[in-house]
Amino acid sequence: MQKSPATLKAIAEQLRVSVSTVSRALNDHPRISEKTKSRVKELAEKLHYVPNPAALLLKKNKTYTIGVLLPFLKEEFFSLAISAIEDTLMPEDYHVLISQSRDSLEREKKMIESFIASRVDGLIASVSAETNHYGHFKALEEYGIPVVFFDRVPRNIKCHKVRNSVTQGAKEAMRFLVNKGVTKIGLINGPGNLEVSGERLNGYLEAAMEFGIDARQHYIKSGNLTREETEQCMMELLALEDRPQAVLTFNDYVALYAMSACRKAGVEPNKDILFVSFANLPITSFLENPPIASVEQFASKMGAQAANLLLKCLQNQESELDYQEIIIKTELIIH
Amino acid sequence: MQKSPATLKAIAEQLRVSVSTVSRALNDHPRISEKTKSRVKELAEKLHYVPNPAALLLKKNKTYTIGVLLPFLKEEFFSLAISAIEDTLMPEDYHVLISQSRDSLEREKKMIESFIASRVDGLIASVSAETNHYGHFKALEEYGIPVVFFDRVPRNIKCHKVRNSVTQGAKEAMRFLVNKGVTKIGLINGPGNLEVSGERLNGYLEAAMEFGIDARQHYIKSGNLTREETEQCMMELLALEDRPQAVLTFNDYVALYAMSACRKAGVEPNKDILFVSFANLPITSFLENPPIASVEQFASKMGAQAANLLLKCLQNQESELDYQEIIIKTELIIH
DNA sequence: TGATGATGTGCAAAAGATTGCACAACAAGG
DNA sequence: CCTTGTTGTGCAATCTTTTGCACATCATCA
Repeated sequence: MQKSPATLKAIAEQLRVSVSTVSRALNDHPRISEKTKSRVKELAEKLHYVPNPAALLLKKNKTYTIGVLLPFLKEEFFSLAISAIEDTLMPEDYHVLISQSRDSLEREKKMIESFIASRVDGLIASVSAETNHYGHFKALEEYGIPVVFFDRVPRNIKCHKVRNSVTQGAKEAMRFLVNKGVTKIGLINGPGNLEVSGERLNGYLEAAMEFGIDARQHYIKSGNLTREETEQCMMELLALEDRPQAVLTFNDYVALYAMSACRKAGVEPNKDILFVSFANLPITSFLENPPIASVEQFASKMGAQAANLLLKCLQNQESELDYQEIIIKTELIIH
Repeated sequence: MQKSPATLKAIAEQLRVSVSTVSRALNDHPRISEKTKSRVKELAEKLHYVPNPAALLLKKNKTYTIGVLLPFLKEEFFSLAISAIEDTLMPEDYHVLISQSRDSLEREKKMIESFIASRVDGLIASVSAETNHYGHFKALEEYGIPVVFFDRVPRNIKCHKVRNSVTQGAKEAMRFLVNKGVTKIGLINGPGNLEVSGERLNGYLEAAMEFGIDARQHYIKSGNLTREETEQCMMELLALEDRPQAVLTFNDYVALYAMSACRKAGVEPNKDILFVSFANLPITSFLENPPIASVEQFASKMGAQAANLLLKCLQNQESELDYQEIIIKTELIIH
């Protein structure tokens, strides 16, 4: 009853030729006659022949599987990126294996072991909020598995990166607020080990310098991106005597958490205190009072670029050495 | 430079024993001496030996990979379910291959072909909004690949299902509204080919009957779950002379779309017109005026149950015949 | 001492696809 | 007629792991 998938052998027997002839026919080997080729291809089509991935892995050492490792699937930024990654890799006949680190370093390590066990051909990753060293990623490279980081890329490490012009974006956001006459601006940033946090901070500080507003130390908060810590940060900002008039947040989710903390404290977000965030996720369009502006990060574009870069790595292994860095320009979207 | 993963052969050579001895030692074969076993296991550990999945597939005809097919990753309901599926399957050493149908039947078919090509051991699926026949799923069963449907399960088809007591939930939602004194209640439902749409409608109609309110035909709308059609449905409801006082929506996203349509029309949602939705996703907690109630569907629990059912199918193939149906009780959450 | 049983290990085949090499058939040229 | 070249196909090894069978060693018992 239970059909098993067609094999070269099955085709060969039906056609009374050898397995090698079938293999060569399907691969358009020049030494196979046109007549044989068409007979083979026809039957293969009819039987829905698909090469057994096990055999391919054994012979070619390729699984045609790409791992994607990211913090949270439920964050729209990442699910948008994944869709773009899928759309880029699927036409090239790659499968996509997705795993969530849930911002835990331990899980991230486990997932990488699992990727090695399943012999992925390459990895696209956005590191967890806890990640402060990268030895587990190095292990992949030792096995010749190329890794492309996107968005949350490692600090001070030579690797393939696809990232945003975050510093630039932060500065623009600040300029926007300053132009509105706001001078007291808070920052709820992500953890310091992320390069993207450092860049936001740089943009914030550079802008403060350039626009002559003072970036007081107590305006700058940094959390681990969870709801709890973010609300805590926001509470601290609200408790200040010279409470900021606006807050720049690490991303839209942090903005949502912070805004809900405001409401709990009886402060109306985007009226009493303005928010500008990063990411510009569709989700914010459902809010009555969304952040007044957001630095668009083009999640889809980042995902697509990361996937394309990985494809390049897989095609010519020479280029594994000179690491590429692709920077996607952000854009301030005013709501 | 480029290490390749350790093989049985490599271990065997270093230990000057045969490959079969190594294999048996790692599998705790009784005929292998304890001394040999510990020598082998030690070295295997040291070399980070992991069996080559290709060889396992060839010998055992198993990939230890489970496919998950669902409409949209970006919908929190599904990403919550996926996390639960991962948490259930990973301890059993299964990998999870995720694909999105994006509510397109054509994509759904393609993804299933791809799952067959990669020889998944089983599939967990939630069908697309367009799906009105199930031949492509039947193909999986012909290859002996068990399928468990969750949430959006097929209509009138014998199969493994994990679903909610949706009819019950819809009735409770209606009771809640009627108790508030609301009698004119609209319904923005999903497409008719989904069983879950039929159940919502049944609940709506049964409640109308039971509570003696008239369920006028023009209060009942059914869309394809996209933003566009949903807004269209809402517009039609708003345009009615005897405009409904409340609307029951297929899920939270439909509620968000409908509510935004209201605002565009100058109608304040949950003040001028009340909303009750399905799913109760965390996302709604960020709204200032969320739907006044939501039928909690317990996405995580559904995912976990679906994964467990699939595991059972994989363990004893006898039970493939008697299809199971697991019903998760919904719960009305008042916001 | 030769038979029996227990214990530990190795050989070889099997799964599916690819590929270098060998071989057969045939035509053309000397 | 024999050589050379071309064309089409098959054989066999290879990748890694598992497993039935065979074999060797040693102890035990009649």
